[in-house]
Amino acid sequence: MKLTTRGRYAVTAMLDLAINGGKRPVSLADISGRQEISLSYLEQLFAKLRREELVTSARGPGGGYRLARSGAEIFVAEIIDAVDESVDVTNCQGKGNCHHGETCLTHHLWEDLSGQIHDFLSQISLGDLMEGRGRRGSTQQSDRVLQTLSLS
Amino acid sequence: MKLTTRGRYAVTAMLDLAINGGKRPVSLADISGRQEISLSYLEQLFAKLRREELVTSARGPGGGYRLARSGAEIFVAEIIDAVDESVDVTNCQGKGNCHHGETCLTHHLWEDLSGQIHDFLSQISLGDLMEGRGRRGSTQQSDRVLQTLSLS
DNA sequence: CTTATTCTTGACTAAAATAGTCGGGAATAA
DNA sequence: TTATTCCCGACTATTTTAGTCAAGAATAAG
Repeated sequence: MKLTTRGRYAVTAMLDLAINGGKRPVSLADISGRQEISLSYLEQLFAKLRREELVTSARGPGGGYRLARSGAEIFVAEIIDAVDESVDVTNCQGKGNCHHGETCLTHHLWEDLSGQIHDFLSQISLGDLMEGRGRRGSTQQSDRVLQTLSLS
Repeated sequence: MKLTTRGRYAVTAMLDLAINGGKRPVSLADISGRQEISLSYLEQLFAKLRREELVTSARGPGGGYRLARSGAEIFVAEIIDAVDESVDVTNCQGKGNCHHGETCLTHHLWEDLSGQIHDFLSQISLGDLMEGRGRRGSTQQSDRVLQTLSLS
């Protein structure tokens, strides 16, 4: 899991789509104007978002992009995964040719952490962000416990 | 909050230090050999880690670096913050000269999310990673609730 | 049918960040 | 005294990011 400005642009653009996309699709030109991201760069990002079926497109006048699902069903991790193809972290790629025990250990630990960040971002939907709570399935009970854990 | 390979290197190196650092300090040459990170690059990273008082140094033969505190008291977010100076996300930097309402809104939402990721990584210590659990203060009760929330 | 609009694609480029190199220096344990 | 190690700054190669440009296909609207 990486978290770069590219991923931020993608999440921002998808948020714009979630906010401004009602009945009619939203054109990239609109998003470009509002979010101050170059049109061509958005085109590159949305090509990937479309390939991963996070958005649907419509050509022609009045065309543009729509979320493929409701904002409540699109999670931040999906967006970042779509535009930021993950890199190989380990040197040995599980091929077992890594003879440095410590190296394998720390890489494994990093992968654990990376997985946890990914899980975390898989909990947060565009809908959650728009509603001002960052986590899905938030309830009074869970909020209380999470607060106890200083997690909220 | 950004999460790049630089941050990964830093966390990896700190983990190496936590694992291999006992009574004696650990030299960067050792870390470089084990983790396959160039020595000079490590020097740059550790200069920042030292400035943020996450490690202490000792010169001369047998010298090297130590964790400034116990692994249980050093959190992943601190390490990443130390080496990855955060960039300004907003266009208006709170100067109020951003007249695009939607722009401000999405930026604000991104900052919220970014803050949550930061909080999350502030919960995870080097010690936690070494002990195989990624979160501090894990208890039976909290585990049960977190599981209910699919957070574990 | 024509036209303006919008997505679609690929090649190219400029700028920035990343990762690494190099060389000299200072502290210090052996 | 010497080898080891941190310390520091300048420099450079590589990669990634972000953006440009140009041609083309689909399509709604007039």
